[in-house]
Amino acid sequence: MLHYMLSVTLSVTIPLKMKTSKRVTIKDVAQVAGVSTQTVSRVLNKRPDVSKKTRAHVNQIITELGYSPNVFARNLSRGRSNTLGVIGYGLVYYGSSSTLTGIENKANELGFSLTLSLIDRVEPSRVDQILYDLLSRRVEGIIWAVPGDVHSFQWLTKKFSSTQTPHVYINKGADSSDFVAAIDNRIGGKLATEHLVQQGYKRIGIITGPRNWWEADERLNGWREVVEAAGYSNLESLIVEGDWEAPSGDRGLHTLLDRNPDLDAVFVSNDQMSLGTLQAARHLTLNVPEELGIVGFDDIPEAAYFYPTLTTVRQDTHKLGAIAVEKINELIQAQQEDQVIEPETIWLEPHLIIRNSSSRN
Amino acid sequence: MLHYMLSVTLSVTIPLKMKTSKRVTIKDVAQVAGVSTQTVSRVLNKRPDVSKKTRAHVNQIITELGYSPNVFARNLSRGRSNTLGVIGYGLVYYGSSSTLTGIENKANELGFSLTLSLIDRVEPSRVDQILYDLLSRRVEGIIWAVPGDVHSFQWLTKKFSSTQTPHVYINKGADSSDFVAAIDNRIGGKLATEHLVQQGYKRIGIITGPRNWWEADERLNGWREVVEAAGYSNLESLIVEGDWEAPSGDRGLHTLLDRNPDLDAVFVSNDQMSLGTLQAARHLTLNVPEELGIVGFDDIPEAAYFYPTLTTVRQDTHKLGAIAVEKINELIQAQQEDQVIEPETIWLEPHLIIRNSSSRN
DNA sequence: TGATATTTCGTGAACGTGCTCACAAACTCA
DNA sequence: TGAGTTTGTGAGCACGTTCACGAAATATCA
Repeated sequence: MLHYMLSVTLSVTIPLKMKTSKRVTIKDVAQVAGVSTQTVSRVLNKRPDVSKKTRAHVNQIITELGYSPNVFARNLSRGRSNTLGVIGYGLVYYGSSSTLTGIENKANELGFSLTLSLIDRVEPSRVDQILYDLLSRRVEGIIWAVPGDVHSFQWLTKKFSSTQTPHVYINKGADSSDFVAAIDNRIGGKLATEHLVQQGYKRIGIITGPRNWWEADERLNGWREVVEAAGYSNLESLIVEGDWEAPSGDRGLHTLLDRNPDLDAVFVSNDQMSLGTLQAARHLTLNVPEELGIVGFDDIPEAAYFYPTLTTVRQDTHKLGAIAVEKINELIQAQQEDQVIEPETIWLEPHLIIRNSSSRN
Repeated sequence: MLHYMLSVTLSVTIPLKMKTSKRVTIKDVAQVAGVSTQTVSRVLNKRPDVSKKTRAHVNQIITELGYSPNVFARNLSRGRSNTLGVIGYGLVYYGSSSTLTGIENKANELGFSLTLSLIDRVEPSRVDQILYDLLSRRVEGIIWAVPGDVHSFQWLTKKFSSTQTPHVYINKGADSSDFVAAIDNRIGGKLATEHLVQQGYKRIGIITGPRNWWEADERLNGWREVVEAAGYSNLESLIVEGDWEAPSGDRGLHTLLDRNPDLDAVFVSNDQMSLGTLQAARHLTLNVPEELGIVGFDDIPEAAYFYPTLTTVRQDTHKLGAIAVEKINELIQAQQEDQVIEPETIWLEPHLIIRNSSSRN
């Protein structure tokens, strides 16, 4: 079939030039089907003014020739790309990849394609390059899903606003001038810490994520609110910075105990680090939860199988991604109709999953 | 600056039509810079025949106007897309997402963009749709990174071969007619099981992944080789099928013990399930590793923090992705030069990471 | 200094592929 | 037969690239 098509193309266009013989174009289809390109176009775009018979015939020729319309030509003439740009942070963390999945699913549902760029840190030149690339691809919207440095956002905002492309941030602080979809990490930290207080733990430390991450900072704020209300003194001695990885949860517990011999609970800012903390507790022969209460954050699927099973804060990162895409879609629609939408921050509330690592009774 | 540009465009082209005023084209840049589009094009493509002075000037105008060339137009005229299509399986498993990261990194390094499509199962109509989409995007190569059903490959091969697009499979069985990059899962299973034998375990069971996954099947084959050589009888009673998730590792151990009261070790086909198996052992008050040896597969970062720490088989999935991209790149190059490369399967050998869950001494 | 060589830049046109528009022609069917 | 439906024609557009050619500017060297 393909062979047939090739010969047709050749005889009509450039009999001697082999190079261009490859691709099947709409003209080839039209010719073989014995109709005009206009009609083929109508069929491709599922427009009503084509009789069933010709439609079927054209469709058959299309599959026979293995034709697929060139998106470049299409986008060029249509003036839109149907593509969303996503700038994301690795796939190593459960939260990140789950958010990406949410984005992908929703984008797919709404008929958008995705261009994904991954970065491991917010470096201006790299971001510039990515942005340039995305704009070259005429993405209709951009989702910034890179967690991290709070301070970089200001700079970033400037970058973005020079673009007329709609954009949504995921998990950055509320901002009256931007669209943000975020998990309320402060509430999450509060839930975790309050739970520990309710369970009767008296001196609750925290192992944070990297302090320049917004998420980490907010979880810390949530913890701080609760322990301050509980009248804790010398708060700083109860705070240890981790790096999201298990080893830092291990080290973190040691540091905390050195500084606070009376420590009897820790809010660990993610589940991976909690795993490290659990191991440290075992090495120190500290019983969890009797002698040490632990609450994590994320609720990765494995958390229910830690030993002991881990009380943790569940966040719906999948939904977070979906919401960001929905918002982008709204923005694109609005832009086409020359409407203006007020910036807003959409908050998702996490909730507590209680398991064994924190229940004294 | 942008404002300035807009007025220029408007006055030159269509003073009344507001819609098209948006985009900056190469012509706008040329006009503002006072040079020809040809020169701008030369600057954009970093060609040598432009003086430093004009080059700098043009570049400045470009940034001032916030111009970025339309990739659609560019690809259309260049006849290539510089894009690779990746069909992948979710991001939930450590192996999958790590492979994807490897693909992204290498693609980026070689100057390719990525179009990523995720599927959760191999369903013909969905695959058709994705393939159609990828071909429409004129991807220059396709990487099939969906683990799973061995039987679907035959059908898939036919699909792919009707395309002239180079393609590489990740982790399917060797096949004399296709390009494959794969981890030698059989060797991995062998390593794990041999280790258990060496440690003196006498009756070693296996919890497999879904049996229709190639990886799962191969790991099973590796196990089988070893236990057959060791003269085991009634092999089937030692095999339990899991689903990669922790709960199935839990259930699996119970089933195995019911059928084999003398069971003293298990090769669990991934680390998540191992976690479940560890929990089951605790519930049964079976000491690991003294009474029950356990070896996992994957070496996820958390494995070193399980209790006890998990002996497991490490596979370099990141490298796997990189290799697939390199191969695709070769194929694309070859195709352009009308060369033919012989199909081959590239094997990566996993290796054993020994920790506490398996060492009796 | 003048002449030759080299570098730099412009012109105009055609191309790649599909879309849209305006209009006309050919059908259907009641 | 008139109204409606289906299809074709041709042109222009979206935007950057490439080609062939020539002109202008600059550099090099005797």
